[in-house]
Amino acid sequence: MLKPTLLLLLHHGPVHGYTLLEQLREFGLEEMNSSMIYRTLRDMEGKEWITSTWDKKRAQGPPRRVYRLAALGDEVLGRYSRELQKTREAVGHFLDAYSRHMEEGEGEHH
Amino acid sequence: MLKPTLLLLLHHGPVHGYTLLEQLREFGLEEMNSSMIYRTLRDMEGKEWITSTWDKKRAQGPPRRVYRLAALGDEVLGRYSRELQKTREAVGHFLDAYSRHMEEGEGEHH
DNA sequence: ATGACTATATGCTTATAGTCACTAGAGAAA
DNA sequence: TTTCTCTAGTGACTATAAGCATATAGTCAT
Repeated sequence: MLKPTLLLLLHHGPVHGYTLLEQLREFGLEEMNSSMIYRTLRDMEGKEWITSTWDKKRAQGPPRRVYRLAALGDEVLGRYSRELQKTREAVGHFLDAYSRHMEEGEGEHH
Repeated sequence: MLKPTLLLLLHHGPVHGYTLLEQLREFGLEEMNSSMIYRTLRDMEGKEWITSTWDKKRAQGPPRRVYRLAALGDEVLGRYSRELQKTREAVGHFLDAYSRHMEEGEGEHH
């Protein structure tokens, strides 16, 4: 979920890595630690899904990078969402089969 | 999805590996090739989620193993299903956020 | 100057999933 | 007899995700 979510957040507009880290938390990906985020961003930049520039404005802390979605990343985001729709169906299929089976009084295995 | 699905199929009763392979196809996991199934079964047996015995009855082909769900596997199946409920929610959350954002006339990224 | 907080990043390791190629046994069909 | 089909496996490899520790560097308040 990390890459798709980062791409979706970047679709809203350019942001800093640290901000993404916070937004991921709000989004529900709470266990994410910073090492993963920065590595993934570097990785996605290598694939030209996103671009980054240094933020001119001084703020508290070291120079910050601003990440932007690139055209390719926009496309990949679409692919991810279609892929995740299939995932949702597959998981739903499993879960339905599971509860259907369990409700048939088949709670005990053989 | 492979391990949870195998466990669910085994919850219906003991079966041969080859039968599982076919049932997986019906279940939607069509891309699975035999090497994965047998390796995974061996793996789950090592963890004592399942047990296996040789089928006495002769049939076409080499001796067949019959796999059975063990008590531990039954428990693990329950865990998987709870985990997959969370997965479904997470994916749903992403997909909702995605379509909500795209419908706001925000189709173009910045 | 020190410590707290913000911010970016690398190195090492493990787990998991999956691919591709290959071996091989045994009955059925040609 | 040869070949086909069903059935069970192994070995080597690749990709991806994730976890954990650690380094670095700037700004602000005390």
